[in-house]
Amino acid sequence: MNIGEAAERSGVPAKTIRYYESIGLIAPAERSAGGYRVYDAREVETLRFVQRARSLGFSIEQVGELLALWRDRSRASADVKAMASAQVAAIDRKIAELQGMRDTLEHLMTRCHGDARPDCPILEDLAGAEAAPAEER
Amino acid sequence: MNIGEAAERSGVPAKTIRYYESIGLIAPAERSAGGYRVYDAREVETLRFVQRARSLGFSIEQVGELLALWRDRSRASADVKAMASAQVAAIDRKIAELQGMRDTLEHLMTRCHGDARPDCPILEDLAGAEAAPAEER
DNA sequence: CTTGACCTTCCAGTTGCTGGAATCCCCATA
DNA sequence: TATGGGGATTCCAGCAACTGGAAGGTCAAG
Repeated sequence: MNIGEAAERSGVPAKTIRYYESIGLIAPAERSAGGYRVYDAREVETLRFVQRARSLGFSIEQVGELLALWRDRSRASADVKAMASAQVAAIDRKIAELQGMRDTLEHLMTRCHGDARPDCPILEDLAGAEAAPAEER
Repeated sequence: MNIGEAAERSGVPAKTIRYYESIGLIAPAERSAGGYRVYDAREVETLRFVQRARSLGFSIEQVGELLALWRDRSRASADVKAMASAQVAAIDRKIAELQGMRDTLEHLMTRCHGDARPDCPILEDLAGAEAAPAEER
């Protein structure tokens, strides 16, 4: 099958498949006489693996590691689990960060009238609040 | 004051200040005889505003809008509140997405021994599952 | 044979910086 | 006055992970 069909079946856009190939995440595809990339079911499965791992937030590099583990029949499942666990921790950190932003914004919003008047504690706080661990001078 | 001090006082790195100037987020700074950028307290305040808004997850473009509202003494506080509200919604969407990833990963992890054996449902699921969100099969 | 869908490569742009090179300015000390 | 060091300047490159678009080649149908 051509790249278009592989894209459709795997859920990875054709452009992205070429990109993955160009950076070495996946092996270069076979080519037809006319120079078209040709894929089979196994490669579609790999692409689906990649797409799923990406959708779980793994970086390209991590996906590369997961692919290597996947292909290594002698890998220890603990290695995979460790990666998953680290990824959960990373996601948790991101969630916590976003939660912090969210809470701050909500707090600012409660103090803003939100009407036609110009007074706006949100802007005042953005301007006045300390940015970072700034020293007094 | 020079850019270094402005950076320290605002919490925005000197390089980032130049970058913000180059993309037009902030106005070009005055220059000294020797060509150095010169800042005063008002500009540091602006930088602090930017840095705080960025830390709340607003994009550069949104920060530009917030700056415009900040400088517009006749703005309606409702406009600001609407931006904040939209930002909260955007953050909520991201949190939900991350939560989904997290839950899926956790689920996969519970089914993996995590020992020296190669059997690993995590990899199997990554390969076999449909690209879309994780139905039971 | 032509049309149009699909494929190819390559370059550029996205977001928000950050690192580094080469050069210049400023101030203080020997 | 030379010099040394710590700023500052510009510009170029690159990070992640694609995505869009141009210019052109291929293929199957009509």
